[in-house]
Amino acid sequence: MVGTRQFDEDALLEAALETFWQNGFAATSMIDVAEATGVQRGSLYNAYGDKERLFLLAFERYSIRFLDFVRQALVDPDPVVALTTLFKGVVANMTEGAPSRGCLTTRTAIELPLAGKAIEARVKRLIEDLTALIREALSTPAARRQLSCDPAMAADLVVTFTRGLAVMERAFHNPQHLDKMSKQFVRVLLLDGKRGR
Amino acid sequence: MVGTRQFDEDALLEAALETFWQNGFAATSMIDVAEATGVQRGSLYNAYGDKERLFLLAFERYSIRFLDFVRQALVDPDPVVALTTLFKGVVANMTEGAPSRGCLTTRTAIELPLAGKAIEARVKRLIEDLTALIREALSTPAARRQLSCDPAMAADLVVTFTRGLAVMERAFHNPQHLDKMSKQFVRVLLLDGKRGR
DNA sequence: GTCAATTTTGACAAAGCTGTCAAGAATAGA
DNA sequence: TCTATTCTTGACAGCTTTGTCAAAATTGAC
Repeated sequence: MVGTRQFDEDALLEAALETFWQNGFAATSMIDVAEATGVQRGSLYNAYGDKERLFLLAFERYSIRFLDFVRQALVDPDPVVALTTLFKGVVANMTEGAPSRGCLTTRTAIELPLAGKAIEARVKRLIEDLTALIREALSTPAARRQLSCDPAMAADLVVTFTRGLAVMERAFHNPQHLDKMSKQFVRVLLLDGKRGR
Repeated sequence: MVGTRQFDEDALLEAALETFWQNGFAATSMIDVAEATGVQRGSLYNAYGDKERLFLLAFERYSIRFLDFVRQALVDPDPVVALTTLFKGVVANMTEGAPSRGCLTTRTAIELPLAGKAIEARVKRLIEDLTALIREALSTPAARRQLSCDPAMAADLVVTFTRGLAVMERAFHNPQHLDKMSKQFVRVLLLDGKRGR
């Protein structure tokens, strides 16, 4: 290899992800990314071709990291504990930063028709993967016993509700309220022995 | 009054609303609005000053219409019927059009930090008004008896879940699935006599 | 019919964006 | 040390956008 890349690709994608996360795909310009990373715009185009390709690479890191967290959160065999941990993490994920950065999945999903086919496919896949993980975690006998519906539907409800939380975060910036709603949602979804008596 | 306005303001705001609804605030240009309405860009600036003011007027119509529908949907004293009607309407609202236009509230909420203070305040108010209507409807004795939590929290959950539906609509364009999830959500939120035995 | 206020029109300036490109700089390998 | 390849740099073209403005057109009121 002659003419070695001058920048640290790992750091670049990290900074790019942060920028896209803060502003969304459409509202982030290559100038923004260049400033955030310290890498010239021309170099970015040389290395990645266009904004979409760069976004997809950043989103890839985000996806892997997010799903890793979800897997970890769902290890507890008690579905109430598992879902509570999951929601706590999801809320933390979207309320971190100042100003809070929100949820990149949700933001990108909303931008979807205009963001292009490749990004659409990637976002869909992330949501599907997320749903699959939750469905799996809710498919244990212990979980089935407490669930008020079948695991697949329950997983869909959880995913949909987390997307709703992301929207409410944008409007009201109130992590406590998001946590409170999450707790209640889990309680409603899982009849945890306190109901049905 | 001398020099009368040449265009029908009612029709203009209607077309502007449709355009903003289809593309969102940021992605809609004044050129788009001009083309959709047949009114020259200069006239729009003369009449409304800037894009934000025009958007707020269009959003105002949208808000009034949406809340009117919600009020109507919630008249039924049976909370299950009321919420089912509400969800059916909300899903229809976001899946209409080709391509489907999605939910303007949700889209605008996601764009929020960048859309400006005035729009932020307006969107917040709409969500609060929506929440208040649902809370009221769920505060009847009949509803309280079936609810698995207090009416205020239940209303928050409903609103948040509808926002989640809007996000899922963008990603998967599947009205049937949205309806199915809505039904299950209502069933879970309201122990309708079939649970707890 | 005339006038004065208002709207319409089309051009304009200023800014921001994406993507391209040629010239210069850097470097691994011979 | 030399060279071929790759990366970097800064300028550029082309496009889109917002908002402004002066001149022309319109029209209600007198």
